[in-house]
Amino acid sequence: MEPQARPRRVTIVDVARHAQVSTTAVSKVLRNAYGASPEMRAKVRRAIDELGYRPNAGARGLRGQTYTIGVMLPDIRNPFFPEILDGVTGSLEDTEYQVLLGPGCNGEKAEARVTEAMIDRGMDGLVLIAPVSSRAHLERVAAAVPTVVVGRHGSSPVYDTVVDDDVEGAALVVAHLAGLGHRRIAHIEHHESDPTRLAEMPNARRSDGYRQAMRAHGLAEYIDVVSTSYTQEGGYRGARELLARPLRPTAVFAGADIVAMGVLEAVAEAGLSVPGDISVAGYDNTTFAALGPISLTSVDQAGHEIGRNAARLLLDRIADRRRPSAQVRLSPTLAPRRTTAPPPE
Amino acid sequence: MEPQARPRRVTIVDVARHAQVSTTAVSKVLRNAYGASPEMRAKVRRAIDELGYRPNAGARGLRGQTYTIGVMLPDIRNPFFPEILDGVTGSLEDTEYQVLLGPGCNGEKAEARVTEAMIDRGMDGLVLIAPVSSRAHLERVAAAVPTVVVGRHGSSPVYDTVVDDDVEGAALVVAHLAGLGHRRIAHIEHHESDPTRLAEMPNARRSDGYRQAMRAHGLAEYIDVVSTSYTQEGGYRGARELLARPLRPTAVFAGADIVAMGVLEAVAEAGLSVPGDISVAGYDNTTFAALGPISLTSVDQAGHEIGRNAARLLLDRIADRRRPSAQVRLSPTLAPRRTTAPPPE
DNA sequence: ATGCCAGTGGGTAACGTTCCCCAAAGGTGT
DNA sequence: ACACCTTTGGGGAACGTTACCCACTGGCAT
Repeated sequence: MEPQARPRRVTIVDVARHAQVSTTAVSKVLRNAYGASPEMRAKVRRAIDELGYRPNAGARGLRGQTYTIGVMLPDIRNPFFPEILDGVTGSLEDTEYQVLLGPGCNGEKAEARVTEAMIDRGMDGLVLIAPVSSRAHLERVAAAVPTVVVGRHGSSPVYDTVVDDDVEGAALVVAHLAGLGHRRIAHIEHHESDPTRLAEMPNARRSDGYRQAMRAHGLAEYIDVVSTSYTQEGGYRGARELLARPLRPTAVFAGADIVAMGVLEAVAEAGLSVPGDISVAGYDNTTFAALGPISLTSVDQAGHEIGRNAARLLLDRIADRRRPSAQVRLSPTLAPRRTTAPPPE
Repeated sequence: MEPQARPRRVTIVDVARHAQVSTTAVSKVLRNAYGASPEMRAKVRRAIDELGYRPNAGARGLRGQTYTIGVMLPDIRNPFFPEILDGVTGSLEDTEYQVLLGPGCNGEKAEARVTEAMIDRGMDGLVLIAPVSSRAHLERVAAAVPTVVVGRHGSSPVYDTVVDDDVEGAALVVAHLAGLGHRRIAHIEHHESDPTRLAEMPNARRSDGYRQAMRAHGLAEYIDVVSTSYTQEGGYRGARELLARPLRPTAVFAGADIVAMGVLEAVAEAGLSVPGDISVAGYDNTTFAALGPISLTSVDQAGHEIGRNAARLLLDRIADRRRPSAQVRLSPTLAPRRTTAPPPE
């Protein structure tokens, strides 16, 4: 096999000629469109198989659809997103649609680049997972192509949303820890200043949910929030600060699993044991939370279900662009593991 | 903002009219093609900005390129692949090319679906990361579109390859453990029966490398390989088997980090300590290997560098499809952490 | 003057598909 | 006999872009 100019690809015209019908007829068969007899369909399908024909998506897109769904996720490294993705692809694998992902993009600029690239490529629908872009940008995207926004609170008439109830998730953690007997339950949040994000981003909701739940459990006076970032390092810094308190917390609710990793590190460094001296809980139930040596108590968001819903909403909207927008809210569950236990004494 | 039919998108014709030039001229400017004066370029670019024009990739693909590079990776969950991906996107971000990923696909069938979808969408080049498909399939893909195969040994005249030297990586681990004083160093490999894969897949090479290195260190008699799979559960099963040996190993070289997780779990369950009773090393230096509570000794493959090379080779080949194929081999390094130490006594 | 060339700009036919029509054939009800 | 449907098939014009060509202009050497 030599690296040389390949033969021309089989086109719809070749199929038509081979089956002795018109290209229009082939097109109808391809799209399961009205106006082709069963015999015609059989004949065309045979020709397609014999020639190994595959339609050119770009050319299709010029007139109709590209049968491509774009998924944008902020960070492939975050082990929570693959769950959602599986839900999306799983729902789509028996359809003609193909899912393509944008490369991980952090920041508004990268998001804009990816969303624009997807629109330029004529994608039929977009799933945006936990986007940080401004509402205006999201609405601009949604105006150009059917869009479902996942993991972001707040609704818009032009796009559908699927979110997990972060307030409830935070409440689950607080209830679990309070139930074990903890009172001094601290929280490490992701610092947020932008007002839109403060209202719409999951991290802000978790923080709110923590406060609400603490009050509901009569623990208002023990509310203690450290504001860093959803990174391992943020967890480490946050934990150091908490451990330096005159009366240190007996439990730490980290806003994300990766934050909990940093907390575990800081706690070990301080010579304290988990959960003997201090309990730690995360959020997202990422793959590594379940790893034996870690075994982190976490909140499970049912990513698969989120993805399934996103796919369903997207197909609905592709079918009818002017139906009113929908919001789906799912409930998280708690995955208790070995990092939480009753407080010392 | 109402959910209604959007306005027609700005096309090259609109730009041409607005700039009072021909569409050909606009096209030349877009492609930086020969035959447009500086003034023409300036005028056209102004019109493009004023109208917010963006070229339609599908239409471009019909005649020329789509400026899209497809990356296929077997599993988004494996935290090693994002490194490679970053290398690819990093090299491409100052070009006009946009990277799109296939959804994680395990198995030949899923790989075939994704590669075909990418070809159907007129992608200009493909990066296939650790594909499991038959050589014949890879060559068929490469015949249709410029292709770089990453993380698979064995070369082909029709595609370029970038691999990390897995034999060397295994040798690094054995040397490290032997240097610490270990003799009974066992290995957990991924079971492989297909002859092509036995020759080309990295896991088989690691296994080979382990044996070679053991012999080179005069430890031939201690060679001990358990054949399971590159999963956490495979590591668990493999470790259970090793721990049941009359003379159990003092060190376990797991063929992948995720395998090492299973090993750690089994070791903890057996009431043994790491690295006190037994040392454990992984492979890939995935993100969680570095997590504080785990701190796993592992082999780092310089994924970023792999990705950069793949992108470079791909652009080269897009520029000249008939140049001879190239093979790039990179060397891994060891990342020693807290799971390895001298053996007991 | 003439021929030639480089530089500049545009006209036009693809590329592969779908969508909007229209035509022919056959059936049904008067 | 007629008008009127329904079913089946195809012709041809888009869709947005680029590749291939040709035409014009000036400058320069003959």
